[in-house]
Amino acid sequence: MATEMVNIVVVTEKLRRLKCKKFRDLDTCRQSMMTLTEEATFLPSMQDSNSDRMSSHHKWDINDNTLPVVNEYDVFKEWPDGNCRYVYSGDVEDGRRHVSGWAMRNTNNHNALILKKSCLGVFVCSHDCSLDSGDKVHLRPAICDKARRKQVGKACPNSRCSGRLELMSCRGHCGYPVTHFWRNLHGAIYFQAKGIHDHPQPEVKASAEARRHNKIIRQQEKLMMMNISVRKRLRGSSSTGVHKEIHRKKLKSFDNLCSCSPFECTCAHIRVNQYQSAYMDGQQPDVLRRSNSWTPQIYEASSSPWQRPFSLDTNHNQSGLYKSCDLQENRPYIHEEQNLLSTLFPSMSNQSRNYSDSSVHNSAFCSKSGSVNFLHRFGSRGIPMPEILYPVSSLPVDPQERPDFRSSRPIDRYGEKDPFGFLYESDTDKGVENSPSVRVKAEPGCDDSSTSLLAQKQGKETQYLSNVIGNSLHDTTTNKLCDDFVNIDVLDHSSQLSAYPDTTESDVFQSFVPRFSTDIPNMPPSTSGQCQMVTSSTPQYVELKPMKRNNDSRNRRPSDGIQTPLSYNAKQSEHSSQKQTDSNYQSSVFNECLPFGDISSHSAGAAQRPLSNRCDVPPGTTRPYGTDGHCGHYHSDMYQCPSANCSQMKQQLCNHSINITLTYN
DNA sequence: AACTGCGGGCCGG
DNA sequence: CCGGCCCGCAGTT
Repeated sequence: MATEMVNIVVVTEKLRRLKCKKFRDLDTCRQSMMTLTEEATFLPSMQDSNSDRMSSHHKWDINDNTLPVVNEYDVFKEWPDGNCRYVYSGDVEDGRRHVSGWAMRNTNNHNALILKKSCLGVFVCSHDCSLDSGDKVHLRPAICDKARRKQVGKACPNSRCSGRLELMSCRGHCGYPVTHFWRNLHGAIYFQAKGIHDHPQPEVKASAEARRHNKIIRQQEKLMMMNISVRKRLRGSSSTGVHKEIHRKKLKSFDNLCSCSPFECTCAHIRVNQYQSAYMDGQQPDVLRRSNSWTPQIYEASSSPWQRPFSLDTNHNQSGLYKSCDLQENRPYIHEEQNLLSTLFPSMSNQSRNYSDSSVHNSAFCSKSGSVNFLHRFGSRGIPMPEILYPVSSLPVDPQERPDFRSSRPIDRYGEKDPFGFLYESDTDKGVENSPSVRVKAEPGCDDSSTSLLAQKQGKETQYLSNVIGNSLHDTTTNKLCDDFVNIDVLDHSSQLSAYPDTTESDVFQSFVPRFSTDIPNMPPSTSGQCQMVTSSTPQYVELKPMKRNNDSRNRRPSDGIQTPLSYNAKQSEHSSQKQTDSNYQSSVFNECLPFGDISSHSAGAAQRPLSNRCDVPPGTTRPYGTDGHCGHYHSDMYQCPSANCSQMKQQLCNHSINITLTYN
């Protein structure tokens, strides 16, 4: 029997190898072979030896004529990855809606009984820039083809980056996009995924919607401000104008109730209501808890996201409130909010300032515009931008334990080790799903006393800031700063303020969550070999106008009619005769490898390096993110921890940007 | 406006 | 024949 099973596996692998010959991406082939091997483990007798690679205990195939009736339903997985199967209850709303964290588009499989969806990938910055928070740009592709086309080539949301959005297509299923299958049977919802996503997770859907919503809000506010200025000019300004403006903000904050439908609203007010119901049930809110440590949330480019007006939400709060605006002048205002929050979140009223409570991982703060926002600390580089409320879910991820996506793949095989040997813990074990949770450890020597000392040395603003943050994080029960995670940053950034006299509170808070380590060069190397194959810093640039349909459907990009060259070098040679003003050519030349490599390579001169010095990639490899030794990390500088008690060197990200003038045809 | 599901049609293997 | 993809349509959010 054992011999028979081995033969089956061998034959299966041979078949897969044969099938993968058509793919030049050896890594994909290797991965797909692995996938097939998994599929070959459907034999019950082989379950034990391979069950650790299966993210599902189900053994059926979605195409089977009959599917087994299950007694226990699975908890809904928003970020299914790998070859997995789940059976959801018909009552699961997300299941009924075929929700997925991945941007999945409908695909016709000519089977009305089975809904098939394929992954659209993720939008990334052509310059692979890092935001102030250290996050990478991972925008969610629009499902609608038309809307997605409009996204391509848009300016990078990072205001300091001149890059463009590029669609990083998914080729995680044997070179094809990862596919999801949904089937309703026996009153249950059967789900099957095929393939492993070979790209970062896009921002959550709610974030993309909220971004749209915020854009509208900002436009409306801009119009309103224009009206106000016109009126002022007509009536003349008065000495009490400032107070009036503050009062207007207050009223607006409370009166600005949206009329969105309950499940569609992306504005903060409604979200509070959604969280409220979840908290009142004593549960983690399930809806909209849609982010993870891999998913930085990017928003509209502006000078400072912390300074953007967004004041829909004020009727919620948490004891860790930081009010960077009018804090001392408007204490009663804060109390109003706190009282209101207590009303909305009675279950949270006893958690005052207790950030060590593992059930609450987010904090609230106030933007300068007067809005109060939750800070969902879901990850080292996953610091959300302030306009969006993130529900409580994930713990910060230890930067040392979370591999960079561009060095590996985000395989959510909870309970098993990833290629780096790090154990992913199933969130369902903790009653929290879809949130890799690894606690951030505090660095020794950075305590609150040193923080306050530094604060004294620095300006009033810094001291004020440190006090506010420190108080916010102070655990009254243990008389300690509850969250070392934040404590580190309070120290780091406040101590740096003296060196940057122009730094404002907003700037500090932009850096409120540490930028970590995925940028650290000495990241553990991949042991799987996959990353080495995917390396490539090859620019995956896109044409800015739809191209004609390629007869070779195997080489074309999915769905959007926009092609990515399988081989950069080949493409480049094609463009070698193009003028330097050709945007594609320039982008491809200047972007290549710049985000990676050592610091010196980030200088403007790096763009002038001979082509041969760039990160060459195997033909057919188009992934722009590398993991090899030369191109596998991001901009970073080392600096001495300013704490008197801390002798550690810290990683400081820096944006080495290159201004490139692009001319689009 | 965008999302979602459906289905016709084309293409290549 | 199958799978992947494009496209249009209609209903929904």
